[in-house]
Amino acid sequence: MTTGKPLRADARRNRDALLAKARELFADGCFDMRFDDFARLAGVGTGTLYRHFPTREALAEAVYRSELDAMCARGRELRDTLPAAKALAAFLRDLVDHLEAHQGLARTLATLMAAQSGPLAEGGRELSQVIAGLLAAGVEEGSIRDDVGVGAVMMALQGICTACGRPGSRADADGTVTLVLDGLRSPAPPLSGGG
Amino acid sequence: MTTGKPLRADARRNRDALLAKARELFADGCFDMRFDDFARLAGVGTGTLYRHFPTREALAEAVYRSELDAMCARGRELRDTLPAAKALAAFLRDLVDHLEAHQGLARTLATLMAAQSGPLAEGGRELSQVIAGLLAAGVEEGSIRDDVGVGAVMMALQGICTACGRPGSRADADGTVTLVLDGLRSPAPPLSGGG
DNA sequence: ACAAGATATGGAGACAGTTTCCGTTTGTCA
DNA sequence: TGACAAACGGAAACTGTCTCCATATCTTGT
Repeated sequence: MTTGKPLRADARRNRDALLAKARELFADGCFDMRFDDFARLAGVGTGTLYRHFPTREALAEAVYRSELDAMCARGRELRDTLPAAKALAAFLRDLVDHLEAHQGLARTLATLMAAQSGPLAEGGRELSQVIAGLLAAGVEEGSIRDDVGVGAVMMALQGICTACGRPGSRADADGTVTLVLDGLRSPAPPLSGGG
Repeated sequence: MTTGKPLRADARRNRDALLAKARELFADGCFDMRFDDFARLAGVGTGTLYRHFPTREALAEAVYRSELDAMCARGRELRDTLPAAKALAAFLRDLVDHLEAHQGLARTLATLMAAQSGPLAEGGRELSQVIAGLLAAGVEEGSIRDDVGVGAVMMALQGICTACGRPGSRADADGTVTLVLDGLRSPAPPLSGGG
């Protein structure tokens, strides 16, 4: 999907121009601009914009694709080089750092995780798998409980991504990660017993 | 705000008709219908709809207002009748039950929590205060850590609300609540130490 | 270098949904 | 019952999205 298409020279040029302008705007905090206007700003026609990126989510995904990939790679690296519990903690802390520094990434991730199917969901799934790997390593190591799945962690993560950027969100996000990490430790605690 | 307006008879009738139809549609899972069409379905003009509910969020908020109030009342009751830790657990478990049973409530709550200011944010703040009360009781009781604020719990809750309705979301939501509750217990654990 | 064919462009305009506006209707009060 | 205020309704203006296709640009073979 990513490879296998020899894009024509002008097409590639336009695509790059769109991505470059999108990066610039996202960095400035402009996420909700008119799609038409964005095309004009990037110096291409609306048709061209739509051909390259059918939706604004597709655009955001493309902009943050490399960062997301790097994130996932880092997760796998951590899993292979640290004790599992440490690796998971480091990964989630780093993730929150990145999210707080890059609003656009947080938004994009929130969108990706919300997507249930379609090409968009792919990106979310990748992150989910990395976290699943970290959890599995922890379970094997004996440091992480095995009765709570990745989905639970992803839900908390989705909350973090959604709330990211609000005043005070940094402290709250750290708190949520702390709760998740500590919650993943205990094996059979009294508080959670519901009925 | 809620009181203090002697609404004219026909106005009240229309308002009620709008709310009734909205409840009916929400119950059927129709959340994203055209606002115009909705007015027609309720038997009023578009202008009337907009006068009563300027946005679809305002409508959703009005529809679920009573349920939200009941929820908050229940939270306060639990705080006053159970040991704090139990009260918090019961409250969150109940909340998830309700959210899973009523997609519309989950959506509305997600919206309310996302709203940073304006009349919409009011509803979110109310829930937040109830949870803060439960946490405070637990801290006083000594069963809940005091280094993590309400915001952290609200973030996780927002994730739950956002993801609600997806296949398998029930199990994941339960897992997230478990993580939060267990995470709130431990006082100074090794896993969360970041740097 | 050039022709032929394939590929991509751009922006006008159709479309869909939202929101306003104001002439008309309905309710209230004395 | 009349006078006034409040509310109605839906046509029309507006906003943003997306498609379509005549035109322009690239690529490849000779």
